Amino acid sequence: MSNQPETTIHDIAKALNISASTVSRALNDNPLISQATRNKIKKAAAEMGYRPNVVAANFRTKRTNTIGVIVPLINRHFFSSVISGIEEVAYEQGFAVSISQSNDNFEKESKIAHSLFANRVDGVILSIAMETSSYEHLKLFSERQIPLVFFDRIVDEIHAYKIVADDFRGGYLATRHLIEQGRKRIAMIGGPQNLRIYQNRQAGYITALQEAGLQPDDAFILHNSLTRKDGTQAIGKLMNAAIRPDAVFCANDTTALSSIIYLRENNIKVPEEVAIVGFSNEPFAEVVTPSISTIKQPGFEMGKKAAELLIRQINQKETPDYFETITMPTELIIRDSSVSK
Amino acid sequence: MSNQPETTIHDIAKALNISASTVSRALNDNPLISQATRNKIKKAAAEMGYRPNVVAANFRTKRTNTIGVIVPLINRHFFSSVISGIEEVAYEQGFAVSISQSNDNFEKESKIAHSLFANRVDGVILSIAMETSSYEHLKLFSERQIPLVFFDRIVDEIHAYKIVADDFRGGYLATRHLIEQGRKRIAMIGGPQNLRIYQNRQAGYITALQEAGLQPDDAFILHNSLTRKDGTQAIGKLMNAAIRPDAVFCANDTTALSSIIYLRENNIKVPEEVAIVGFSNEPFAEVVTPSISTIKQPGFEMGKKAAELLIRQINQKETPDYFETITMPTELIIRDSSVSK
DNA sequence: CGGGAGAATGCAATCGATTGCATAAAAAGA
DNA sequence: TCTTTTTATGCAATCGATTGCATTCTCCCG
Repeated sequence: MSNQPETTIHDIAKALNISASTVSRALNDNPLISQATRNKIKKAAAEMGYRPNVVAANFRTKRTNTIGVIVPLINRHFFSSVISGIEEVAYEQGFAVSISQSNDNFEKESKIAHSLFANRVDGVILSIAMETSSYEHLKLFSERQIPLVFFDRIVDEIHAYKIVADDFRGGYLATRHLIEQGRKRIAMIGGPQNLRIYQNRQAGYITALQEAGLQPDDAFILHNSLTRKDGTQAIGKLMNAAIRPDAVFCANDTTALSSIIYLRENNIKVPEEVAIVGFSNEPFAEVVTPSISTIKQPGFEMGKKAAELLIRQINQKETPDYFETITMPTELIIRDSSVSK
Repeated sequence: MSNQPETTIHDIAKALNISASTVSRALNDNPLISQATRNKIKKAAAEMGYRPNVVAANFRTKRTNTIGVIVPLINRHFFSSVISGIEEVAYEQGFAVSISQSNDNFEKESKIAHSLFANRVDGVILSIAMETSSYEHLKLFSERQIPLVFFDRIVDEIHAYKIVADDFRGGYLATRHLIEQGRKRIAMIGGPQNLRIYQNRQAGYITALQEAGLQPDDAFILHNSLTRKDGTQAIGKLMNAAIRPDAVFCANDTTALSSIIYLRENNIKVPEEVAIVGFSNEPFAEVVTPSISTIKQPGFEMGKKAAELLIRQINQKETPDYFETITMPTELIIRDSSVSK
């Protein structure tokens, strides 16, 4: 346990008989320092095994070059794509990325927010938890002018850039596709209506129905948290009703999957008797039997965009007075669960 | 942009006409400070909107109460389970968790390691990238006595606690199961042999064969990086050989999936003609048709264990002179891809 | 050769919280 | 009432890097 003290710029300064400020500047490639001195210092630093104490520098400069990311669940394909997009841009620009998951739990989200704030991240990108409906914990950031970018599950009440997929159009495309397949009784398994994304998916669904002259029917619209279990329950309810749907638009792929499994177990043919469309294009959607028609969201691009907007704000160091909400296109992917051969 | 200066303990001290040290101690619930003063200070702190500057404290104390986690890919079910286990324990013990993914890329892993080191995380839990075969970047931590715990993809060369699933037994169980199904020509799609986990899975496979009096055959053992594409290629190669296998043990579920899809497309019946077993129990394994028999690893428990061991080392602040490698049990899950009805 | 511009370097304060040690205040004991 | 303990609080240094300003050194030009 020879806790050898770390080499500091002062040690280097002493060794070379110069001042610490010169060392600091040289290591940061400050042009004020002559090339010769810079080289000499860097060489000495390397030889002495110098490792900059970033914490000290962060403390002094009040910057950490770190972006905090909060997502509900890191193992959802959509979220991990967004994260990859964020990382792509962030690393390029010299920022580290610290990822956390809220597990869709408000308290955890709040704890994470406090922790990121306490650690003085330069900015935060987040998609809020399903449970979240109070935004006190996010005021932390706005109070101290720490830029925030929302994506997917955004918050209307807070002034910030927002990146969303075109959920309305997604819902619309999915439903119109089912209509085009000749379906008349199209049900929907929707998500919590406090989240705008689910409102929008549903609005798209309703618009498509109306456009086709079909009457939206409340008995055909269910809401839950879109887990596997919720999905099973919902499809069960739909299929045990007096009037059965001949198609179901599910607000995520998980419930689409539940539905398919339930229908298979109950010997109801997909898509012949009931057609299914999901949302998100999770990897499993492609590989289950029948493969699931779904809506693809440009996760990677959304992540890149979010990171770009955030970093721009961090660098210009002043709050824009106008924040856009950027909508990125969604796309219908047609697979076997919705098309009778 | 009223960049109001933050409230510091000095502001509180001035306001209450006491010293900053007292404020600091009070806020940390140091029993040296009387209960009355403590209350008074906390009240003032709350009123003044005081937010501790954790960066300053970290700088001073040389602790960050943060654990770094490096995994190859966050959206693999196994890894995200491990992360959840780590988080469970870490949050309970007052540590924040900073997650990063290497994308199985050596350079990125190295960058992340440097970044975590620079930010002075108190400890690191990691599973190395497939590409990684040099461990210079990890010496950073051992040099400065920053505890490290490996899991899953471990490194023999480095002295540290290691948590692994019983890969040998997993490979053994999978293979024995196939033998019990009457298969005689059992092939294996294995992973990079620089990683011990894949060596062990293969060793289990070979042992099971030998135990049953079957001769392992090099033509039946393929190695690759276990991606979707690799899997397709491998199964193609196996099926186009003069002697076809009647079963394939895949070192992960991804290649098991590729195999199933390839076989389906080529009208080869699974499991009747070729039985398949995968590894890891990814969520999709359960839902594809046929569902994939696989080996389940206790990811959540591994994460908890890793975090416990790491935090213990962080707290006792001295390197143990003996590091165990902890092996956690794996379990065979039998599904449709390996059992003819 | 003196003066001055420009380049290179140094000085010293600073960021905010922590902590060993000194001191003051209060309580206990004589 | 005066020591001696015990309990509370304050002083001041410290962590390591950064940075505004001052100073020194070069070099060029008139």
